[in-house]
Amino acid sequence: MKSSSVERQMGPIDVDFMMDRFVTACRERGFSVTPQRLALYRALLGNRGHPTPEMLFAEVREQMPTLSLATVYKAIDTFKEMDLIRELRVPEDHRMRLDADMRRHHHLVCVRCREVMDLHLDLAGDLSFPPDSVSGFEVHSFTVQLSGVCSECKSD
Amino acid sequence: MKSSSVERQMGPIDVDFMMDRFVTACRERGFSVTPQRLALYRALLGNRGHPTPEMLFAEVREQMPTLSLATVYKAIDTFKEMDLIRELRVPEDHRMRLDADMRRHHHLVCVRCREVMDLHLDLAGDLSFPPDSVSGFEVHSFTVQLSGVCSECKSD
DNA sequence: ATATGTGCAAATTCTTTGCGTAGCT
DNA sequence: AGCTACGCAAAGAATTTGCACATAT
Repeated sequence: MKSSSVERQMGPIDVDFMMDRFVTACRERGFSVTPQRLALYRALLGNRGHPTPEMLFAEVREQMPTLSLATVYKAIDTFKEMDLIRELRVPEDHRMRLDADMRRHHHLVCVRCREVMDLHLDLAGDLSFPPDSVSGFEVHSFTVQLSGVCSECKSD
Repeated sequence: MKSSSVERQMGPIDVDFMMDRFVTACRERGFSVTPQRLALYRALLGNRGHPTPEMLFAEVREQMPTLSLATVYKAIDTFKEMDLIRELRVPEDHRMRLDADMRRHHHLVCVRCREVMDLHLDLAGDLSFPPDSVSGFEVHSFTVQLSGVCSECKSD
């Protein structure tokens, strides 16, 4: 499996540390720590791509054959509510995509293969949006979505 | 109807001029100029929001009661192929949204009411992505998606 | 023991497709 | 006339929901 992450001065996520935080966060907010949720969240952390629910389901199901797709969708809702993951939508493909990397980063979307890659460059780090700059809109976060052709597709 | 466009030093689109260009573009590329397409494209130009296909359908259907939703989807495909509109997806709402403003601009998405507003500030004008800065990815275009709370929802 | 979560299957919602007829060029 | 587009209805894909049983706290 190819890596779909373009990294610059940004290390990988420490999975064990994050799993501990996950368990703590669940306990604090009254969510049960189930094997399904553990496996799903761990898979999301490990997967540096941006899997669809279906892909996540397929991956985790290998070690947990009784897992159901509905559980995946429900776990996703829980994770979003806990602010552990973000949902992603790109114009090129209407399926939900998941991103467990909560650090600010941007997305490269290949218009040919529709793959979504991370861009951890801090190019936009200095873009700030003072509340009044956008007529009363209170900006919580932002992402830059870049469209183009990835290196793999270019060489085809 | 409230305007959902945050304008800065950017005028509105000249609808008549754009309609002329539309007809020309259709002729040049061998697409028929039908009343449906004319009405749909005109509605998209006039609508400064970011309607879903369903909303566009409802709007145009008032003057054209025989219009069908399938025609709307097919026209959308045609318009995209002609590079006259862009499709938009935001994490807050999985429906397709349409944007007939092809000038570079950005999007404010209210996490409460899910409305998408235009931001015509050139904040990111100086963000340049030299081809090699993103390891072989060839950047065609980009948009900044801002999440937050709009002024209307803030006052509730 | 009780509340919460899981798995299954059915239901929704959004979008696409096939096909016969109508309209544009 | 010939090709393209339209409208209808049916199909398909993605996501959500309801409910009975199982599991976590």
